[in-house]
Amino acid sequence: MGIKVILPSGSELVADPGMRILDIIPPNSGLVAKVGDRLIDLTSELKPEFEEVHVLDFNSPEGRETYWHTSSHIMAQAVKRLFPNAKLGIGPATEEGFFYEFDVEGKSFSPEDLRSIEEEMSNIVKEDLQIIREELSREEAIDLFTRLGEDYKVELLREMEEEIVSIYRQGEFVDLCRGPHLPSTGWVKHFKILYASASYWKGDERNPVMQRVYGISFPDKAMLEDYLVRREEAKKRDHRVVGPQLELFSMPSEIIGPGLVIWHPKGAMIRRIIEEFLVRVHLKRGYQLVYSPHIAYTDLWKTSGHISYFREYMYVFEKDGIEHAIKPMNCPFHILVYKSKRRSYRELPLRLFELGTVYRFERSGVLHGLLRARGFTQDDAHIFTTPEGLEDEIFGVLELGEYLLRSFGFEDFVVELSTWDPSHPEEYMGSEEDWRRAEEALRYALERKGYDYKLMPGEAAFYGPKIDIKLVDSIGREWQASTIQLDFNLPKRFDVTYVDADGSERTVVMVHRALLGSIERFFGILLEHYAGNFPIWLAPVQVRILPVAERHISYAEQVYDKLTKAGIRADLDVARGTLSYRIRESELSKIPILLIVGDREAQSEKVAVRLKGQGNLGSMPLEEFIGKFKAEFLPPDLR
RNA sequence: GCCCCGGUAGCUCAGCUCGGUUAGAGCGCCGCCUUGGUAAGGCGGAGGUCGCGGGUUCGAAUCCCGCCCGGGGCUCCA
Repeated sequence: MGIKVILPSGSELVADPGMRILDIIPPNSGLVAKVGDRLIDLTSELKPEFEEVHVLDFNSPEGRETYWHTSSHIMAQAVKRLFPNAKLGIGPATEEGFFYEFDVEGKSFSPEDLRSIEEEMSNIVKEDLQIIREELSREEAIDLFTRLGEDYKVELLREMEEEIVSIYRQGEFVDLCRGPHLPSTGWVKHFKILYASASYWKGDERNPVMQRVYGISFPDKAMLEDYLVRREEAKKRDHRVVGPQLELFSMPSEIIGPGLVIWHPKGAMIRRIIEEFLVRVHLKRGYQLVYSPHIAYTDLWKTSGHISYFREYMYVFEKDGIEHAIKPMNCPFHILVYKSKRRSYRELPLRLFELGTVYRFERSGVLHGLLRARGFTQDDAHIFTTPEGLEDEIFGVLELGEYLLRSFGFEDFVVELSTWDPSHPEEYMGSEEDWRRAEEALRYALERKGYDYKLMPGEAAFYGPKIDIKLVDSIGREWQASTIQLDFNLPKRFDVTYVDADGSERTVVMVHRALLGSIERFFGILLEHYAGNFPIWLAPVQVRILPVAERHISYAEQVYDKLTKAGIRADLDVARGTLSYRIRESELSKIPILLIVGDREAQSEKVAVRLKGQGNLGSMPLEEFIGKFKAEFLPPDLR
């Protein structure tokens, strides 16, 4: 009775038990095999109980993981050869690549160290060492790793519950590892060590510091080069570099403090356009605009309960003997708007929107340009609804969120639904019934919207379940954008109620939602997404007029006036230096449209149009030009 | 916050290992010449508390200590 072996190509083989998978599949046709949910080495033998074996290659997540995992072992082996005293920590595959961490007794790896590690890895690959799996009892393994002086491995073993564990050997190197792995070290073809950094054993800052070395590997040289190019591309787009270069913003942290942003005129213009767009769209969707102060008595956040676990993130100070705090969030104020009078069910849902600037004293190590700042502005809204209205509200929020993100040019999203962990109800606010109904409402809304979503059990906040939406940018990176959170906590703490149709007083259901998240952060993402080439409706200068020579300035001024009257953001070049030079300068400042005017244009009331990235479109009458781009000059909701 | 690395002109960087004239370069900026037709015309000039404070030394950008700020991680998160 043969066992079916399915190759990545889809073709099938039939083989007898006892044979090694590696020996029956064509060379280079896969990296690892899967039986049911279990991954096994290609060097494993087919067992009679196997029904189907799927062979997976680098195109599958499991194939890549195996490839990278073996790469990390090769790196660890290289490090052990060069630094015999290094103690092994853990060395997994990551989403993109792999790392291995080592305790090297306070040493850190220099760039030269990394180069020699990379060279030694090449040697190990050339040696093409067989990678052999062995199983042994936990006690034997503890014995083995104690003898090897691998204290961290021993610690891991002591924490494990399994009585039988596996180790993998390649040459002189041995590692505690579940596997699976590639058949031999020669299978790893093209790799690169990327960087080294410090981390803590098990990520806990009370534990010893480990040196983590990160790397990447691919079966194909072109893939490695591609990856490195993409990495370079991401680096080139770094908003912390591009932003100041384009005079959008700066963060002079040594003068004003870390994590704070100064918006320069061009950045402020873009931000204003984004904010005005947001306000218009929210008003159209039944939100009402509110404002709230930046400071309030700290007691407000005692009532909300934030202070107890948020205090270290808050800026707190004393005036007149009373403790004040700068707001880290807007919700209490919106609740106070709600509570300013008794509310009837007829008024619900009530949707309050604010571009609320908040300050959070984030730990210095997490700050990262606009993407993680200490002062930032949320496109924040709180929706107060009846339980019955919840699903429709969530659906509406999802629709609005998608509309907004698409308007900014994002097409792909990753949706996550975070629910509670029903085995620990005591860790959550609200009854089991509350949670069940709420999670159901979120799920129905997601399904009605037609979203595929990832269920994240146990990822909910203590006060309610949530939906997170991540956007995917133009170079394939995911960014957390929208978050939609239910809150069972605040309505109780602030006693937020409404009078229902039957005259009874009921607790309101409250939804926090931020769709772009933080304007600063979103701006940073947009900047990297477009690499500074904002679409015309967002560009701070939409059109620059370039007179060929000084004698064309007066005609250029006429053009400028007409554009400005048409509501187009234009600027006028002063005609100093060569035209080529000025075109280059304008291109580098990412102005989407250049209008070049010389003798030919001035005589015929035309403009020569040059589009960023597309070059010269030739001359056309000014009116024709304005008509042609009419829609693109405007925000999506005004077209 | 913790670990490692770093901070020299507006920007990118050299000089620092091994202390020793007026600390350099390119880009940008300013001026003059050039009056230009689709990504860099020529010449000249200005511009620096070498992150801040202290120490060692006859002498510190350079060596030592503290602090501030940044980068990469850990953790966290909009």
